[in-house]
Amino acid sequence: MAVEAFAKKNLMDDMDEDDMPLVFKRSSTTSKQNQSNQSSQKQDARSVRQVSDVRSPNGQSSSAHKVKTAPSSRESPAVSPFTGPKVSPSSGRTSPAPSSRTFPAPSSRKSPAPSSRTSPAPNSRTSPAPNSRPSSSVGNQAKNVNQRLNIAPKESKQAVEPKSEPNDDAEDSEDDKILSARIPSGLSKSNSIHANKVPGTWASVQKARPPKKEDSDDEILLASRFQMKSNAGASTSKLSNSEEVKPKIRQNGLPSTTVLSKRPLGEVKSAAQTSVKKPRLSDASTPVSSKQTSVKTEKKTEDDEDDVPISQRIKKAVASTSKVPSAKKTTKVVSSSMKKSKKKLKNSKYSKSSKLQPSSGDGQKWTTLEHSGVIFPPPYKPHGVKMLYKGKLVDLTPEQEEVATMYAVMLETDYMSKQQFKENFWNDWRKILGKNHVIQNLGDCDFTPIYEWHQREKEKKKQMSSEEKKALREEKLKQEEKYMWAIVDGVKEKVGNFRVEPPGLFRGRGEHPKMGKLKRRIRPNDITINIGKGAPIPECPIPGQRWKEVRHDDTVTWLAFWNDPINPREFKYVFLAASSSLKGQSDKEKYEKARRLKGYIEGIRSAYTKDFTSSDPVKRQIAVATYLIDKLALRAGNEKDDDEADTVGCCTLKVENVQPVPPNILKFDFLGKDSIRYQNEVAVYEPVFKAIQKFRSGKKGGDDLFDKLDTSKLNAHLKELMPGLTAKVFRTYNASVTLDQQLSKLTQGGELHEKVAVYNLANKEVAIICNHQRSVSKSHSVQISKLNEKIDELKALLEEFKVDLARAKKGKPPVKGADGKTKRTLTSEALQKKIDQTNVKIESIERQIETKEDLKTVALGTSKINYLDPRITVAWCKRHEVPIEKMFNKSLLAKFAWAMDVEPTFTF
DNA sequence: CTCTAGACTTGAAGTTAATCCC
DNA sequence: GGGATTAACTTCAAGTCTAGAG
Repeated sequence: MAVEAFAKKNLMDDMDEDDMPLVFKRSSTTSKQNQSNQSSQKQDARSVRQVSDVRSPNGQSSSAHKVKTAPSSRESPAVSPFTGPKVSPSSGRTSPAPSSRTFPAPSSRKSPAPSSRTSPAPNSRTSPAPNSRPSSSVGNQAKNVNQRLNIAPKESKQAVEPKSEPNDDAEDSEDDKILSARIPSGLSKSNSIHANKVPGTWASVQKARPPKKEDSDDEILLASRFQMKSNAGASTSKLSNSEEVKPKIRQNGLPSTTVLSKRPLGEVKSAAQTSVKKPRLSDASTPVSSKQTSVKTEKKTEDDEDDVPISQRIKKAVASTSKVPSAKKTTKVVSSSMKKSKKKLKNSKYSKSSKLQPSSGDGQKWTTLEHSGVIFPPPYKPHGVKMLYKGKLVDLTPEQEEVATMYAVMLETDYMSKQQFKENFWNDWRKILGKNHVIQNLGDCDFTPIYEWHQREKEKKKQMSSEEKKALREEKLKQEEKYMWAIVDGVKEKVGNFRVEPPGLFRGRGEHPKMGKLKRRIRPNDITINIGKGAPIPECPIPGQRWKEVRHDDTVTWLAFWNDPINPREFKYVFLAASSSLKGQSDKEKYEKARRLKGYIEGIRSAYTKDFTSSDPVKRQIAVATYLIDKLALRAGNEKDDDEADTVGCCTLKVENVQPVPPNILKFDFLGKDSIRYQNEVAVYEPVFKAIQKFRSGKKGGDDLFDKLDTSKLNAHLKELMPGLTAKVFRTYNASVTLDQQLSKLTQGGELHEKVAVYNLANKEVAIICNHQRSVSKSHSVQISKLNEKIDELKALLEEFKVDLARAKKGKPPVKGADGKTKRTLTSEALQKKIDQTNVKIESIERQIETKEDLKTVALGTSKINYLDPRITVAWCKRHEVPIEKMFNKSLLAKFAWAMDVEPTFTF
C-alpha cells in the first residue's frame, strides 16, 4: 500500500484541517448554549413530572411515575399531581400542552378500576425482592412503566408485511393506526421510578386507557410545512479543498481538537454516504452477500429524506403547537454538511469505504485495515508503603504489594462489605504471597497505610498546577496518538478502546460470584491482532515480547482481542469508536430494522393475542413472553451460568418474579441487567393474566416461569414474523416510537429552553420505560438540604420584607435585620420589588429540588446513546429550530453523523 | 436440535473536564 | 479564584444474538 505512507502523513496533520473546511454553519451556538441547557433542564424536570402520561407505543398512555418520591422535599407529596390516581393526562398543572389533555380520560376503561393503579401499596417492597441490588442498599428503585395494550384479533401469524421498507412512510402511518386500533381492554401500566428507599413510592397501576385518538395525536405532526432545504444546504457544504488535495484518507471521527461543529457533520456525511451507498461488495472481490438484502442500496438519502410521506404524519394536526412560527425555515439549525463529493475523492480503492453491512453476517466488513495495535498500561511502580499485619509492618515484594494496593484502594467502597469479594481477593492474593508468608489471613491485615498513601497521591495530583496537568495530558496524548486511529478502507477512523485493561480486582455488579478476583496483567502474547493483509503489523510495544497471533479476518470489525482473565472463555475486544462509519452503519441499520417493525407490529400483536389462549403451551408461552417484551420493553433474558450474577430477563423470569394480583395486575420484581432492580405493576389482558397464573401453578418460586422457552426459540419465532426480528428490536422500537410520539404531542413552541425541556421530558419517559437507572449520588441529600436551607433563608427574608413593607406604608423605618444592623429605608415600591424577586428565587429553587428528586434515579443518557433514533431528534430540532448541539454533545454528534441530514419531516 | 464460541451492543459506574457559585 | 457541581467522556462488565459443531 502505497497509500499507507501517504496516508500516514496526512492523517494526522492534514486531516484535521481538511476536515475543517467541511464545516458548515452551525456554529456559534455551542458553547453558550450549554449554559442555557442547564437551566432549561431544571425546568424540565419540573415539567416532567407533570407529564405523566405517556403513551406507549401501543397506544396506551400511561403515566409515568405518578408517585413522586421526594422524601424530603417539602412540598412534594402533596403537590405532585401525578400521584393522583388518575392517570394522567390532565393532572399536570401546567404542563403539557393542551393537546395532551386531549386524551380521553384514561379511566374510561372498564376494567381495572382506575383506582387500581394507585393501589399498590405504598411501600413497594412489597414483593420481596429476592435480591436486592447489592451495593446500594437503597439503590434500586422501582419503576413502572406504562404500557399499552394491544390486541387486535388479527391473526395472521406471519405478519403481514406492511409496508415494509423503511423508508416509506407509509409505514408510519400505519403504525399509528395500529396503535389506535388496538385497544381494548386495557391495561396500562404505570411506572414510576422510585427509589426503593422511599417509602411510598410505588407505582401504581393504571388502567388502560382507551385507545382513542390518542394515537392519532401522536403521530401528528409535522406537517408538511416546510420542506426545507435542509438537505440541500447541508449537502453542499464541505469538503472542497481538501478533496483535491488530499485524496486518500478521509477521517471519520472528530479529531480531537477540531471544532466539532463542523466536523461532525461533514464527516458524517461521509460516513453516511458511504455507507449507504454502496453495497459494498462492489469490490469484486468480495462475494458479498448477495443476499443482503438489500441494503438499501443506494441512495443514502432516501431514507432520510423522503421517507416520510407526509400523508402520514398529518393525521392530526396537532393543534397549536404545530404552528410554530418558524415553519419556514426550520432547517437551518441543523446543518448538515455534506460535502459534495466526498465520495468522489475517494475514487481510489480506499475510497470505497463501503460499508457493508455488518449485519450481514457473512459479509466482509472491510477491504483494507491498518492500525497500530494497542497500548499497554505502564509497569507497576512500587511505592514502598508498608501495610500492617497484626499491627506490624510487613515487607511485600513488588508483585505482592501491587495486589495489596489494588485492594487498599477499594477500602472505602461497598465491596468491602461483601464477603464474597474479600474471599475471592484473599484466595488470589494468597497465591501470590505464598503459603509461608507471614500474612495468613485477611482479617488481620491493615491496608490503611497504603490507602492513605493513595489518597495523598490523589491529592497531589489534584493540587498540580493547571500547566502541569496540561503538560501531562499532552504527554499522554502524544504517546497515544498513533493508537487512536485506524485506517479502514482508506478512511481514518477513531479507535474505541485501544488501551489494554490494566490489572485490578474484578468489580462485578450485583452479587457476582467472582467479584474481588485478581484480574491479571495482559501481555502482548495474550493479544491477537486483526489487520489488513498488506498492512504493516503493529510493532509490539513491549520489547522482547510478541503478539499471540496476527489475523487478517475481514469479516469481523475488531482490531484486537484477548481472553478475559476472569473468564477465559470470554473475550475483550478492541473495536472502532462509535463515530466510525462501520459503527454508524450498523447503528443505522438497527434503527431501520426497528422502523420496519412498525409495519409489522399490528400483525404481530394480533398474532400473539390470538395465541394467549392457544392449547399449545409452547405457543402460549411464546405469546405471553412476546407480549411482555413488547409491552414492557423487557430484555430477552438469556440463560446464565452459575458463575455469573443471578439476574433475569423475560425468558428467564422466575415464578417469584411475577405476582398476579386479581383481577388482572401483574407485579414484577426482579434483578435485570447489571443487577438493576425492575419493579413494576401492570394491568394486563385477562388472557395474559390467566396464562401467567397457569404458568406458575405447580411450580416453586425459583422455577422458570417460561419453562418451555428460551431466547433462541423466541427469536426463531420472531423471525418468522418479520425478517431479522429479535427481542431487542422491540426495545429500540418502543423507545424510539415513544420519543417520536411524545415530542409530537408535547412540543408547542415557546422558548428554546421550553422546547429543550419537552425533549428531556420525552427522553425521561423513555428512560423509565427502559428502566435506565442511576444510583443516587452520595451528595444528593446534602444538596437537597442545602437547597432547602436556602429556601428557608429566603422565606425568612421574605417575611422581613413584608414587615418592612407594611411599616413603609405607614411611614415607619424598617425593623432591624437579623444581624441587628439597621437597614436602610426603602420605598414601598422597592420593597415590593424585592418581595417579588425573592418569590421568584424561591420558586426557582423549589423547581430545582423537584427536578433533582425527580431525576435522581433516572439515567437519560443510555437511551439517547442506544435506543433513540437520532433522526427523530435531528428532525425535531430542524422543525423547531433548536440547535442540535443542545440535544447532542460532541460525542453524540460524531456518533450520529449519519443522521444529521435527515429531512425535517422524518418520523420514526 | 442443542451447545458454545464468538462478535458486537448495551449499561452503570468511575474519572476527568467544564461550569457554576460564592 | 477556587471549591463544588455537572456534564462529558472513559471504562469495562453484562447483555444479545449468530453461526457452526456435534
